[in-house]
Amino acid sequence: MARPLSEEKREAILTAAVEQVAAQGTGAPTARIAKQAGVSEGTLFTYFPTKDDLINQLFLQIEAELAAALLDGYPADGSPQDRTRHLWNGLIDWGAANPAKRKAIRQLKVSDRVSEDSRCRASDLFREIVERLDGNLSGHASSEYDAAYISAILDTLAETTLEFIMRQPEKREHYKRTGFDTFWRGIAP
Amino acid sequence: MARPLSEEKREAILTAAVEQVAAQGTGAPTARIAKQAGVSEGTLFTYFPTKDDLINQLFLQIEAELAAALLDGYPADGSPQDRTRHLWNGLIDWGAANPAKRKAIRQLKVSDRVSEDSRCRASDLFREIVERLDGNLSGHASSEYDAAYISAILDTLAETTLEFIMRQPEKREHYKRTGFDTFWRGIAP
Amino acid sequence: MARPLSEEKREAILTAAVEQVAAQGTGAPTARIAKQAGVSEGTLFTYFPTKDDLINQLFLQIEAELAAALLDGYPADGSPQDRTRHLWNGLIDWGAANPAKRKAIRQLKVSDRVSEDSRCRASDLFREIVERLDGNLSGHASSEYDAAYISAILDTLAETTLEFIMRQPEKREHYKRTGFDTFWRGIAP
Amino acid sequence: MARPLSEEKREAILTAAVEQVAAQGTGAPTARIAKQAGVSEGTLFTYFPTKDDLINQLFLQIEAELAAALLDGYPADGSPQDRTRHLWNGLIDWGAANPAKRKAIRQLKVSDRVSEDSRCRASDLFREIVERLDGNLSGHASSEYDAAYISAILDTLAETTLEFIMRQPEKREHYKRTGFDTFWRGIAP
DNA sequence: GATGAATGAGAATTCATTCAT
DNA sequence: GATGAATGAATTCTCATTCAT
Repeated sequence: MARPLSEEKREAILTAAVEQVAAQGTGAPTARIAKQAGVSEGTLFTYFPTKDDLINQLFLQIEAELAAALLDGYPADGSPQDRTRHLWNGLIDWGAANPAKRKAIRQLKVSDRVSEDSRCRASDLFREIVERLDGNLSGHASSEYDAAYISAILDTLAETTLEFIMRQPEKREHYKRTGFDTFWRGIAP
Repeated sequence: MARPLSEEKREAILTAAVEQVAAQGTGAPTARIAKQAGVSEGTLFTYFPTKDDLINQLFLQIEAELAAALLDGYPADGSPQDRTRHLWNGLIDWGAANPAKRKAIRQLKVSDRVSEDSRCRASDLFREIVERLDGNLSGHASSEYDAAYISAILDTLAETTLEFIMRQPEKREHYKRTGFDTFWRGIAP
Repeated sequence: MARPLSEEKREAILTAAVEQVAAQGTGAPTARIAKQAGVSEGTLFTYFPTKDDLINQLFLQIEAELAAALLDGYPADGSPQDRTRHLWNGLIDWGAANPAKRKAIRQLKVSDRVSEDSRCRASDLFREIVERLDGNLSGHASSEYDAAYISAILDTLAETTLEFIMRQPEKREHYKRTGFDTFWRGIAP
Repeated sequence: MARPLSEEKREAILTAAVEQVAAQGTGAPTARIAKQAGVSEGTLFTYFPTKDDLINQLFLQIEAELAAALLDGYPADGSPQDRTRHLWNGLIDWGAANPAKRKAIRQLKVSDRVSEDSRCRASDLFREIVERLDGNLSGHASSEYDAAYISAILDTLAETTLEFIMRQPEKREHYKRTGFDTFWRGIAP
């Protein structure tokens, strides 16, 4: 019986890919990713048949991790603002804790190596979150907004806020609070 | 005294680069850019000594064009909101009119081929705009905000809004208005 | 554990490089060298990371081979003249037997792709020979000579003599003898 | 009536070629030679239709200059040794005074861009010198030598001697004398 | 399954030469 | 004649992928 694929190696490769893609974009050579993962160039291709597969799985894995982080500890019975702030805090805290993944995702989002299919799957991963967000805001937000737009605004404000936090970590709480307030006020009628 | 360098060809190369970089990122081959520009591979290198030069000049040219577009027709004696809305409209209208340039800029902003120096120069190009924006908002925005953060928010909201406009062009005015309102309400105390 | 680097291939590449460099100088294309060696262009670069590495290793390998040839069978207990003549014969015989290597070395010695470091290493390879030569001649040569100059003379006379031998192989023994006599008489007081 | 070719420009190109070929070998780009000569890239090709022409004319011009230098002030009525020493001194003094030309010639002699025809013409330029040298030595040199071999030895010893002089200019007279003595004693019966 | 050497299709540049000005 | 932009073939080197070990 053949040796089974090792989940450990798969993770090592994806972890290495995060850093290489964060640093160099999707042009990062597979050889370098393999080296940093501590596996041989050939082994990488037994876990990911092509570089595009690696790139797409990397994208999906990071998106899934972020989605899970946002839902983790979600205060189902908090106030709408509390629940919304929980998502906001999730975006900020996960982003601040995972700068390489954030940078990698930025690269992946503009890369033509990430397929349309992968983008749809990533969207699906956030479907539940978008729905909860929409529910939270039904009594607060202006009726001008659709769910997709409002969640895109939350996301992009968090991304921008994170950039300022990374540059001035001592102002983390300031930007975190101000960013959320901007959102909360912004969407009100 | 020989053929002079042709501004026309330079522009053709940059125009081709916009499209190729928009589609494939900064990994787009110089050969393909040259071909699309209708010049030989060698000619590309008489106008831009290295690919990095081409990439950086492309970045700066697009940024300069956008900055100019924002200031064009700026209503110096309008109300603060009018003046701010002018900048917002500039971002939306230029972005909607120049989708390839917008996509290229997104690629360029995450590419390590764009030097720190180029990023500083680009920042300089927007210095005046950031200052005007800051001035406009002194009576309206919460004192929590610094000029850089507030202009980053304007920019990122415009970017997100443009994505929705591109996907649903019939809702252009709706998103354009809603996006600005989000900003204007969001930054108020 | 994968294919090991093949010494055979390395040698094939160096052998091909000898001939191409002999014929065209260090400007010989790596593609041509690879082709003659019967390996792909890519393979050449797994054995020699850059063309300069190939050139420098080629230089050192030929020099090492020549140095070894000169010491091979060295008559440690022969007379000074016998020992000196052994070195002379080594230069002539190795050169006559390896015309491509001789030509390649001539190219390499004037090429700026051979680093100062490689030249020093090559010098080291001949240090022992120069010392032996100097010892042999202490009772014979004029005190005007330093060891470096005297060995340079031996070398250059051998090189010149080889040219005549290659053009008129039937006079090999004549030139070989005459060349050595020129040296032996020339350095005497 | 068309402007005539300017001898001045031709010389400037050849002078620039000397230095570039000395420094980089015959691979030196024509563009760089033209630039150093203060003419345009195109102009170089109105004076020398191809790079090979330039290379070959460069070779012949330097060889002609050296041959002329050797005959200059030749003491037709001196003793054989004096006349021979005059040639020797010519080689040494011209070489010491023209290091770039010497280096260029070394490159040219091993380049396959110098045609067989050019090599023959160069040989012709030295025919008279070889004959004079041969005549000078008829009463001194061993009958083992042919004229070509003996002049090759004189030349190669001078070349080697020059290398030592260039590295230790303060020992110029020492090496100049010792080198000639080596030759003179060496060829005696 | 793991390894890393082998491969060859590109990639960015360079350069001799041509030719419009 | 002088200029230098235009050209495209050639050059060195990279890299995703395959496959012998």
